[in-house]
Amino acid sequence: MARMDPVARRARILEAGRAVALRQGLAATTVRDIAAEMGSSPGLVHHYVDSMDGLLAEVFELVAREGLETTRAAVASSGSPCEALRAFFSTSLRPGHGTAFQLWLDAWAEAARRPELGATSRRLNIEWQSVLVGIIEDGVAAGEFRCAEPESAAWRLLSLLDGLVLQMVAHDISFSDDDVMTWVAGSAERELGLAPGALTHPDAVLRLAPDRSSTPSTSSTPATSHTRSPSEAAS
Amino acid sequence: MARMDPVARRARILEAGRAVALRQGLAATTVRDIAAEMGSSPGLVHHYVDSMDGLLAEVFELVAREGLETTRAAVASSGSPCEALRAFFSTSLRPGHGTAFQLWLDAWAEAARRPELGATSRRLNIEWQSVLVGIIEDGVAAGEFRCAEPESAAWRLLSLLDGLVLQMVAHDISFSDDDVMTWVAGSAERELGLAPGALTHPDAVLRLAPDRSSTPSTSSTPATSHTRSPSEAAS
DNA sequence: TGCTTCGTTGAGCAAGTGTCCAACAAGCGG
DNA sequence: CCGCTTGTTGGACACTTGCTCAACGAAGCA
Repeated sequence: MARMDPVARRARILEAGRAVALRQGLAATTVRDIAAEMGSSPGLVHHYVDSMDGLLAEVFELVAREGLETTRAAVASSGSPCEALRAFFSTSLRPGHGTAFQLWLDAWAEAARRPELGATSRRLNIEWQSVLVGIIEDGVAAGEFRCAEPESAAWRLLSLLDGLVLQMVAHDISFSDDDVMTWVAGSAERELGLAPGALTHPDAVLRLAPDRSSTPSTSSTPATSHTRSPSEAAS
Repeated sequence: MARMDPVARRARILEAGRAVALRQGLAATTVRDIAAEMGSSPGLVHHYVDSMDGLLAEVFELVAREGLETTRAAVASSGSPCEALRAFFSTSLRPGHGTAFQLWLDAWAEAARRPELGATSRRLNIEWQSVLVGIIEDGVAAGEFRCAEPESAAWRLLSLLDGLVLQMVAHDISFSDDDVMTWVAGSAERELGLAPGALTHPDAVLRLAPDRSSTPSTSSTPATSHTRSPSEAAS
């Protein structure tokens, strides 16, 4: 292979690792696979990387951070806390997330056996939760959400989301991305004192509603419903 | 090693596999480890087992079914749907569940690469959800729960539980078994139209409350609360 | 042109993996 | 006592893994 600038070569290795990991899973990624992916030799990979554990941790971080930044960007460009919440959930469920989610499954399982991967997984997981905490706190400050404990509420919503996606990816359970979106949004409405449908109502366009910030919806008087409305999603 | 009856030997192999898998995880379990665990040779294992995939699937089923039957028994001996729900959640969170939960993590991750293990994981997962569906339907029939879609409600509750336990086991996140119990019970109350505290109120002893069936609590008029009460759990 | 630097090679090592199988021996009917 | 069935052995095979390292050769400079 052609001689390369060290930093470019290192990036190339991670990129190749990304491709291999997305194709066959993090736990089944080998040094030789990565070398073959970029048409090079195993020795070269180890010239830039100390251990397989560290390499897998870096590859995982590359993929996971990509998703995290996508979500962060969508959240940041949202006009309201409700819109930010929707953006958080919908970017977490975008098509193609399934193959990336396999990396999370591998990271969770391997965390007990690969220290660096475990530490990276833990760190990114907390970053992800922090984004959600930020949205909730913004919403509470704006008077749109009611939540006594944003930290634990974020863990509950994130865990529900992870658990549902897990069912779709690991087993191929009979519900869809849309179902998951509806259910998580519904849980968020109850968790944050929103009116049912505030996050799922069809009149709110999923992503872009530039004139929405001027009409802070109905959040001021959420004292209407008591039990969960069955919602209109057919499972 | 001493000669053994084939069915006893087979059981012994699975028992040894169980011990190894609980110690070092399903994905790190090898034929030689299992043979060494029972003081025997690798060849013997393969004399009773077709492939490693099948062996891991059987070991996983052994452990998972053990937990499932514990939960089933606790649910069956409950006097009311509410008590059954509490039993379902508390048996899913009993001490030592953490090491068994690692097997679930491994099964979910390996499901994509080991067909038999994947099929077993899927099957047991659905059995677990069925138990929950049964509880909900019983509660609805008894007029204690209100739930339009028991199937999807069970998936939501189970996913929340899995997601939260996952955070505790894979990462060592800062909430406890008690927090998870409180949160999942609270979610179940909202999901099933119960009054806040119906599942977590301290006057209900966690497991055994034999005189509770005569007083069907307050579930007949659940039209009181609208937003989530902050609950008393300090995260 | 020669020399140094350094990214790159790929064979090779030691330690694994699942799997197979010829040999062994314990129990048992004769 | 023998011979047969059959559970058991453990070495061996083919393969994969992470990792090393002496050798190579392209680029840059004098």
